[in-house]
Amino acid sequence: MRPDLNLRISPRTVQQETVDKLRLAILSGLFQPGSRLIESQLCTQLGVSRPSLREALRSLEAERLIEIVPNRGPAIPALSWEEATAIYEVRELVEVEAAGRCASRIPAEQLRELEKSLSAFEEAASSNDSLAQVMTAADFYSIILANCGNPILEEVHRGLVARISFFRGRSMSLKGRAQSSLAEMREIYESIAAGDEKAARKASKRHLLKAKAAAKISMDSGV
Amino acid sequence: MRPDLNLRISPRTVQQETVDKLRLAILSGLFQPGSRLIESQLCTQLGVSRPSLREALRSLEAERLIEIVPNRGPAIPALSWEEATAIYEVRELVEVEAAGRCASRIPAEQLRELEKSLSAFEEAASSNDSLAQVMTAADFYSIILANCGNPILEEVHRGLVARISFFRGRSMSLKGRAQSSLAEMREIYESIAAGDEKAARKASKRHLLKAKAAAKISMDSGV
DNA sequence: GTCAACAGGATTGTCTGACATTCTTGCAAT
DNA sequence: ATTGCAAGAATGTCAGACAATCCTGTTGAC
Repeated sequence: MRPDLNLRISPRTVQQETVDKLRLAILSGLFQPGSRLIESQLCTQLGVSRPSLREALRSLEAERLIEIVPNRGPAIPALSWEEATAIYEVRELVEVEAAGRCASRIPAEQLRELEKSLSAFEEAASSNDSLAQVMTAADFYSIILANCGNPILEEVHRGLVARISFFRGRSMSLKGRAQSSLAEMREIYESIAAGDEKAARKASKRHLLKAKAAAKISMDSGV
Repeated sequence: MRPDLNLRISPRTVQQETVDKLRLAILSGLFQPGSRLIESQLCTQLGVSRPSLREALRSLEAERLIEIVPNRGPAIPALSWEEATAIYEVRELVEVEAAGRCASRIPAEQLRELEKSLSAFEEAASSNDSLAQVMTAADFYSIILANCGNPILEEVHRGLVARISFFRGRSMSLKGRAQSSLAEMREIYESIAAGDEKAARKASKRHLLKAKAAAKISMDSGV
């Protein structure tokens, strides 16, 4: 009897791919906030039928990446600064906790991954590619959240970050923001590497406060 | 120019009602964990077509109230104790924060509502109606979360609590649990009424730890 | 008797097409 | 310029269909 390797590769359905494509499109800022999404257009663009598309839209609605108003259809929500602030606050709560937990339990091999992702961000930070900056920074957090020992914390964090992804690109392109971000992230990394839970929390908190401030500035100046 | 009264009463669609009915059915424990949901059955029971039902299911899937495995369809997830623990931990993080914030900002009128809901729980606690106990206790938390000044915190909390609703009924029916729960909740109330943020956090934390312990006991003994 | 292959039924994934309801927009009339 | 209306566009919902996949009970082989 061969060991029951639970390798049942769950077949990717059209549904999942549709959701993924749409999510990616939204997160990468393809649609303007407030703009409406037309079902028939999306159907032809994505090559799926309307029922399938609507299933995908419901998933994204539950993730709060789109809003569906009855009889008006799906649209990209325009985040107010108040909502964004509320999200940043909860994100701080979650991320600080995760950083602290991570400091006392990350395995050595994952720590190396964290260092790598920090290097990747360093490289991106010295360029002007703000998309690369956002992506590599997201990698950095992901590793921390993945090693905090609590998958729910990770899940909640992912949901929150997705909803403010719109700001992140803008704030990262503020002059000097990437460099100071790098310094803050390095602090977080050093604390985690040292296994210093308290320091990790502090560093994480500092970083979040600055990121929030940068987001506010970029919002006030832009649009 | 008259003030823009945003009174557009959004019409309730069949979709929303379907989701609500299903969610209620799940939360009230109508389905056994692990049991599968048959689309065609649900369609006839709810009186909706399959495309509509599937939209509703996607919403619930995103809320993690059901799982949809490709080619196997929707099912009620069977929560492992590890997952439940993870959820309780994040819930503690969120609820403690909310209680603390609430203590320093709840308006007098809402405080009275909180007191009322505490009385309601007191009455339920002295009965043997564990459903009423769970419901009134949920009211109590809801008021706290609604007055913590951060709607996102409230949203996250609701999502977490929904996922462990299965345990709550069971643990509340443990002998003596309702009464000690009452004492803990009264402590929380007193702290909030006194505007003592620190005490509110502590009381909330104590309550959560005990609730978690009760859930564990009921899980080990039950099933 | 136990285990493996198989056939049939059940269920899901997805599509097409349709129609009533509701929103939007442009035009006409005052 | 504002109001009212009508045509068009878009959504909400349904019915029905069919292939792909899963589950189950039966048959057959050892």
